[in-house]
Amino acid sequence: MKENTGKSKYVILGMLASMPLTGYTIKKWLENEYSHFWQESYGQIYPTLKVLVAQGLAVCSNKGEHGNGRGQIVYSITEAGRKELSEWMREKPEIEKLRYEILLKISFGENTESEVLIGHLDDFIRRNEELVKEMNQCMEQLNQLKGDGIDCTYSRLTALCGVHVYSAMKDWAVEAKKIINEKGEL
Amino acid sequence: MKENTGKSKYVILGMLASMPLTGYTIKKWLENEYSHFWQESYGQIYPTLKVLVAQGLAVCSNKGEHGNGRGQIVYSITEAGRKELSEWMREKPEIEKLRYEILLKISFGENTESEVLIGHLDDFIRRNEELVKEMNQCMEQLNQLKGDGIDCTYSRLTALCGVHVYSAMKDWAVEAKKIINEKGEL
DNA sequence: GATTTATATATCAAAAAGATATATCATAAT
DNA sequence: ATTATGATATATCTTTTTGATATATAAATC
Repeated sequence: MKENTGKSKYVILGMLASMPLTGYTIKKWLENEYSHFWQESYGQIYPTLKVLVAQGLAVCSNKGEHGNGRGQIVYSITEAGRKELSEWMREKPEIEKLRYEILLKISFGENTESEVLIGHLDDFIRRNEELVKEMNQCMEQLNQLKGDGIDCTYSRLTALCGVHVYSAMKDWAVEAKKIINEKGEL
Repeated sequence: MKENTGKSKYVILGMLASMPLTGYTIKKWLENEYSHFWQESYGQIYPTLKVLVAQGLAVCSNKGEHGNGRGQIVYSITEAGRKELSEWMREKPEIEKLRYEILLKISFGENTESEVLIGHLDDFIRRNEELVKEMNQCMEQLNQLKGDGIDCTYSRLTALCGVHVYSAMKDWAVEAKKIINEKGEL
């Protein structure tokens, strides 16, 4: 069984901390709620769940007929798991490494026509505008829940981050278009 | 020899398009100028350079005594390489997948004390302020070059993106701190 | 009853990251 | 002069991560 020094372990522990989950629901939940700032694949989730159990950080309510198919295996966090999670929470987050293909293409701009770059920027603007809208809707929904007495401060904070970042990306792209057009006019 | 369907191929072609380079200088250049939005490791650069030569997209001025050590191998792009690069430039950039460990820790906020989160946010604010400063300095230097008649529009655009994004991240973190403190006061 | 969709576990190949081994050359310190 | 250090340079190996796919079942739709 591999060592798994990556972050998958803690992501899963963090999710299990709020409720028991199957590998499948972990994946779905990640896709819906975390995908803007984190992603995990089945190839990491299932092996990591086994490691978690082997290390005593989680237990599985193994509903008999496993193997393939629908032998639903529900995982729950243990006290040891909560302790491990809490220790990781204190560790300084690693510096993020981002990969923006659009910036790569912008920096290689000399190798194409400016119309191509403008086209990419237009797509990018549209996408980021949509994301800002999406994040704002998400904020509203969470604010309603807050009105009902349900605390979801931390989810609101991550959505708020989305609003900030996607707006900034959009603003940049609008400015970038202007600058490329000015360059072309010379 | 592996297929290498990833982006490394085009990143290297894009760099070779401006001047001939060794694997080492490609890595250094990436670290200095591209690291904010792209990164490649030696484990990708050296094999990819060989693939590029095998596919006729680059040629190497193989200075004899290779193997280990300092048998400097300089790679240059070919016409076929420029064509391949130009075709890739037209392709729609893939949607970026980001991994922000700080957002993960914020969303798992219930599993630690608010002081821990505030500490992470303070570090994050400091780092992003520095990055904004760095990006602005970079912009200034490039604007001077522009005054000297050297066009570096595309480098300025990527630096400008940094200014926008890092400012947005900093602003978010400041706001997030406030919200977490308010929550704590209840 | 048949077909499709969602649920669910599992694994494999490929891509990417990270670390490290090896060797050389330049330069700074002793 | 010699030695140590650091930058240059290629190369590779392991681990991580991704992406795709195989398998199977339950539920829903037609």
